[in-house]
Amino acid sequence: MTVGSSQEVLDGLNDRQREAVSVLDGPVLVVAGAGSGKTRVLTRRVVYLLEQGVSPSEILAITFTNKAAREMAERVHELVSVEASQSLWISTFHSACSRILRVHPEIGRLRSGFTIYDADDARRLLERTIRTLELDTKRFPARAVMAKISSAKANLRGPREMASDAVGAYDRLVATVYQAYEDALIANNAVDFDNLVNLVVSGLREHTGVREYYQRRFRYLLVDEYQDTNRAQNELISTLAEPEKNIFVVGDSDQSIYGFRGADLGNIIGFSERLPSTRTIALEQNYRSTNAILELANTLITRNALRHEKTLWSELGQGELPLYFVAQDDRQEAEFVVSQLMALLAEGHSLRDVAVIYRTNAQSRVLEEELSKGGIPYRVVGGVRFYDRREIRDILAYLRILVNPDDDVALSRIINTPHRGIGSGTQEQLATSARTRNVSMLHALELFSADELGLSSRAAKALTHFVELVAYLRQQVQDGVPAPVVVDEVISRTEYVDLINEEDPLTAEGRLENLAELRRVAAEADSLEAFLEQTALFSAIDADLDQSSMTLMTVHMAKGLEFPIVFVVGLEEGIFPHLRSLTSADQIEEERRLLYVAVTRAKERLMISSARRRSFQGNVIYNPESRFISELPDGVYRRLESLEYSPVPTPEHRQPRRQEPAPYRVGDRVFHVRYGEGEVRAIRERSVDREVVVYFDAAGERVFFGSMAKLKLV
DNA sequence: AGACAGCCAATTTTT
DNA sequence: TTGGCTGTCT
Repeated sequence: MTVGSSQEVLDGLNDRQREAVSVLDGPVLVVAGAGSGKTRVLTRRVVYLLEQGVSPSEILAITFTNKAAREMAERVHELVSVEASQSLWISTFHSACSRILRVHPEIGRLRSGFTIYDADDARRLLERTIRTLELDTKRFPARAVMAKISSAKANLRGPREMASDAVGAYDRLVATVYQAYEDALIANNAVDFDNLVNLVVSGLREHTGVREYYQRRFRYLLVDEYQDTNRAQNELISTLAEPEKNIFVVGDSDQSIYGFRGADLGNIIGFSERLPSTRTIALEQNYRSTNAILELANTLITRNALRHEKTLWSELGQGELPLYFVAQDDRQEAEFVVSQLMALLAEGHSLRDVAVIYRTNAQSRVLEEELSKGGIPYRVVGGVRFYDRREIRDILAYLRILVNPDDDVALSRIINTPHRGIGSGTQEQLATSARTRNVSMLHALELFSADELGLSSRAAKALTHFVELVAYLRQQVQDGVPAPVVVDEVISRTEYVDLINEEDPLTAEGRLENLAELRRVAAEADSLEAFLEQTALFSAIDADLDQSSMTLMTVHMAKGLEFPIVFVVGLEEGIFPHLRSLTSADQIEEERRLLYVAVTRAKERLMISSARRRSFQGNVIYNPESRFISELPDGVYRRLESLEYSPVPTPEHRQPRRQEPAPYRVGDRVFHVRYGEGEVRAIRERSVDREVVVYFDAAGERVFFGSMAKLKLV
């Protein structure tokens, strides 16, 4: 094996990290504070195990995100031979389970070629199930019912358990829906994300041979972000680790922010009690933030009862005291961000050093408006994801039906896309007939005549064309035509390009580019099946972080990232903590952890803010300051009362901007790179800067900050 | 089949 | 304020 000496593997690690890397056997819990180098520990440990003679095929390292898996794999690959890295399993829970189910689909009552449904597919299937049971979709909204089902699944409770737990008629009905939904998944030869894990858990329980095989195979388990595991996931790794208990988990109770999705803090908190021989190692040295930031974080989180006690410290100096600004309203809060930003830019910071973090997506709007005014480039993380785009989902649905003809969800998506005269009535009739015959919709069309299915002759004609199209495409796949070519075939045979062009010429170009991108991804896959697997499990395409723009995102999206400068906005009761979390102590603790995660993203400068008044769901609301602020002692932050007292900009920075006369007047014609030509409608002097209102010929009215707007007189 | 008004609900979302 | 869905009209 081409690995360095043990010496090298432990190089540059602190004592605790070194200990964590080199404990060989038995259960290990690494309590890894924010920024304490846990990824490093995890990768080094994999290498260390290999050096100690553990075979690469005996190691299973599990993460939650593809990104984390990829990072870990890349770092391991740098240190070990190609052969070794190829037989290592470094993957997400879902990929690992999918891999197991592809080999043993029968343990999950599946057949080969099964489809993985993402949240949207699953919701569609559930909604159809609810309608089939003739329940009112108002009283049983798919979203809410799915939340209940998903939470049951996270806790390994099946429909029967849900029914026996049910207190009222409503919950009993939900249990009925749950059962019907599970049946529908099997009928569609499909799994949702939850079932990827749960079917492996139940499959291993029921099939001793398969269980023992994987238990023997995976002698060393490593789990990242252990605090985010739910019961099902925990059961999976416990089962696999059962014989030898070489289970190494890394996590931080204070960063558990997915409780609402079923993550069970009890997994990490109770780990050493369940496995009494556990060696617990706490990583408290932080390599990211200054101590001023860590002190705020530390004091904040000590209020939580449910946690592993620890105190972060760093060698990065005291640093500047976090700043807290109380704005009059959400707009002024956004102005605060912009004005601080300008000062920071003047100090020589780059926009990519800066992130604005908020609790809910809706909060980005005002920020975006103010940033646009100032002509400040930004990107919002977590918008519509690549594989969520309609054109992408449509083409993928065509591909899915070729691999899994039982996939009614995919079929329903494309049967009338593009329009081919198969309306909702026809689809309804087809679905019903197929159901009574216990076959999928596509099979129904292939096996029975239009008469038998109760379809009109006009509908039958349109359907025949559709079935022929699918048959043609399927023949292509059987002939071994490569995935990107199949993609081309789908696009050309369906005249999808025309559909895009007709629908909205303005967005057509971008959507066509998306299809081209899809084709490129397909070209990299080994097979059509592999391509579909990848699209199902790897939903996001990495955003380009090196762009020179600042970042806006929710706390959840920010987890695992770091920025020199961080703004956390909206520190008000009802926003952060969120209104919906005010009811229970557990939820408040989770909100507090959210803020903890947010502030520990900051390396050098932390700015937090609240607004006395803000618009919220179309109304103006007045919220008291967040309890998380009130809980903090005065010493850990500096309170800023008004924008005028902005501490960072020196008078030289501020004065010229305010005194300089505006280079244009109301009525002048101006040019902007993005919006073209327009007329200046108003110039308003404001506290921080002046606002310039321009009415663009093409883009309508826009408001800019005078000092930042790149407007040229024409 | 498609367009449009009216109604309702509204965290967070690694896979 | 926004978006999604439903029902009605053309």
